Amino acid sequence: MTQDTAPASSRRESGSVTLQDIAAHAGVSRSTVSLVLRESPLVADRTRIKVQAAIKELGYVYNRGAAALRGSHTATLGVVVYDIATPFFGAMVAGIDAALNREGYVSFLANSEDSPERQQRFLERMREHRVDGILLCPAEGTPASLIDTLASWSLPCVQVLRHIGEPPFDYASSDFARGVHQAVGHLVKLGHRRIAFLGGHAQHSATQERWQGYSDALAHHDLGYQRLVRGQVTRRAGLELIETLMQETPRPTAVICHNDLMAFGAMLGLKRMGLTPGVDCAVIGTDDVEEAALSDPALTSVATHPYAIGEEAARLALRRIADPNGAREQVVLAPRLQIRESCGSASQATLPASPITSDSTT
Amino acid sequence: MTQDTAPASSRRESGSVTLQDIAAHAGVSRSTVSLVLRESPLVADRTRIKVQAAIKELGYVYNRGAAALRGSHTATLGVVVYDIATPFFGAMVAGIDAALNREGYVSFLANSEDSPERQQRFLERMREHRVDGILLCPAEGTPASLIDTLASWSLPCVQVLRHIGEPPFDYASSDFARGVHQAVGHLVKLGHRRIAFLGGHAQHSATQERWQGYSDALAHHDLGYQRLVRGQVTRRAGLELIETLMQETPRPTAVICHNDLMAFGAMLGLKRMGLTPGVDCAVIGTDDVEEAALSDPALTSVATHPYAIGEEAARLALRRIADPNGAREQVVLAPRLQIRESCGSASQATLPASPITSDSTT
DNA sequence: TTCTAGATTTGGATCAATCCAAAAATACCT
DNA sequence: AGGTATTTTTGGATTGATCCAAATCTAGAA
Repeated sequence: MTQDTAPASSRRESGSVTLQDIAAHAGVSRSTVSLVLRESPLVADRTRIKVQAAIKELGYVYNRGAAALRGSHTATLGVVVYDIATPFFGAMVAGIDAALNREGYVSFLANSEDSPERQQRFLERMREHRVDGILLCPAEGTPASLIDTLASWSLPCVQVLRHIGEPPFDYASSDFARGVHQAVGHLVKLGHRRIAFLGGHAQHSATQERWQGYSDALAHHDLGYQRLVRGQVTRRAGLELIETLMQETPRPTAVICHNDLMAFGAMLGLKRMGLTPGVDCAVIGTDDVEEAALSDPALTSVATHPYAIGEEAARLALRRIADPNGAREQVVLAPRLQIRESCGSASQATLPASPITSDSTT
Repeated sequence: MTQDTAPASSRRESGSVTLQDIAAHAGVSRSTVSLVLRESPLVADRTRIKVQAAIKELGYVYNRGAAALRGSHTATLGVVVYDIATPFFGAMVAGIDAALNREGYVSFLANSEDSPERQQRFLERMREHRVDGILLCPAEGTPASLIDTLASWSLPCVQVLRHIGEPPFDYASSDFARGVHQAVGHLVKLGHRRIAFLGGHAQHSATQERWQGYSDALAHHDLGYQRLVRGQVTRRAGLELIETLMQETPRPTAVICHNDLMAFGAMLGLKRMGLTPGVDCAVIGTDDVEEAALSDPALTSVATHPYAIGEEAARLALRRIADPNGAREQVVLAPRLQIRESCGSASQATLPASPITSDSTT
């Protein structure tokens, strides 16, 4: 009989095998089988073995839906991001996935495309599916009340990257303000005095924290020049914004970008203007996506560790599910400045670029 | 009373409202409410309205888990990809998400990281969750028998991008062979005679189809030079492989890459060697990710439309779920060559690059 | 008014698990 | 052997919806 490789697929059409069937086959009750399945210490070894054999022999498949109906959790989580097509989110979702899988959880994914309506529809669907919790990167324009709504649904929610509503809330992210601060500090050390910031124009905490970090750092280093340009946080916007920026007088000698995509765009823009990134203008990005090390020139970037943020967010969600009334937590990872060629500190001489930044202080 | 904005949240702690409660409130039976919920034409307008009012007033939340237990489907799908961190997959998942959402479906996402074991664990979990179907980009090394296993589980499965097992199967992808063919054709038209291919080293259909397209195209154009280099399909591999390739004699005058990531790496490699992509060596990528238009130089690429593939795959899956025994379908989208500067045909003079490729035919 | 076809509505069984209180089996002490 | 304590096992109720066959209601015809 071939029933080891394909466990008794001949059982019955495909009309699933139930606990009852196993119970009958093993000569015990439904309840006992259930206990074995859930690895309860109540059941005697001899019985456990007998039941496990029956389970294997009949090719039983646990029905999580039925279990969820009677029990209290579904082992599922809803994950909402606003732009899955971005390498940053890809890495973050990979981190979430890895951490959840380890705990036997599985996640629904939705891409809100920054539409609060789509986000809302998805959340309602998640409620109908009785997910145990939500990992939410709130779409732009999400009303702060959403957090209360979720709370009134008694659906645990961990905010990621961006946050809305009033503290305390569960939150996992990177310390964006500190990241910008580090970037400014490094540029100052290299002699820069006119440092611009290419930022997002939206109302997010993630955007505002960077602005804050920027202006605080300028004040801290006593820099008079302050120039914050806003736009989409895309490659194309970086390309376009740098152009206007470099036509101003005085022009900045360095620019820090909201994310790496903008930074790549900015570097491309500089090149199109006949300027050399890292020589005529230093460029620093944020996120340190994989591509940063392999761009031309290699991009100096504030590493925000998306994979780790994903893992932390997932862990936090599981903690909150286990203890819904526990104290809210904020896991804010420290960023790390990854220095490469684009800010002119040319540690590796891979490109024929002059080692020291050209800058002209007032 | 504030019960319009927050629909009667005072109903009962949060011990959910059931069909029974609504039935009682509206003075009808459980069954009738169920019919209203499912928009059955059987129920009279007057009753429908009465019930809908009760639903709204009590703040009822449909319990899909309970429905799935008795009914026949769960309105969920499992999606397995092998590298979500890549922009290509990001776009594809976005397409899947959009198409599914339109039909009220929701999807579990798993990132196999090309591990057949992780993939297997996820699929088993999906079975326990009773998903209606699977969208599978098979991990490298997946045994062909997996398709039969899924069939024996009577779990509809649409393969995406890669395929394993024997036809007929459901499959959504791009015509990779044709894409490479187009690329070769274009290069030949520009005068190239020594065209190399930077490909993946894995055992996928997606890799092999490209090789096939490459050698067929060479034969078709009567080119004697054939050089296929294999490696990982990453930016770094592209960077490294181009280096060895350009040190050979004779060296190719053009190179086609398995995907855009490799192409970006190859262009960077050329630059690091002091060569100019599009002048000293033409480069063509595959996929036409967003970044292709904004690289330096802009990358000529075979557009494979990941978003559209995602949508098609989702649609196909829904069709198969609706009709499990219908004829298997293959949706293979035609790629389109997107011509930009990296192959030297410099249509836009944004860069100070010489317009015509330098090539020396035998 | 009675009958009947057609349109609505309904209660009971069912889906596959978990919970719980009580029963049965076993072990431990005099 | 008898009685208590402890460990295992169990049947019945429960979860919240759907299916289905039968019951009820309505309107039009005779």
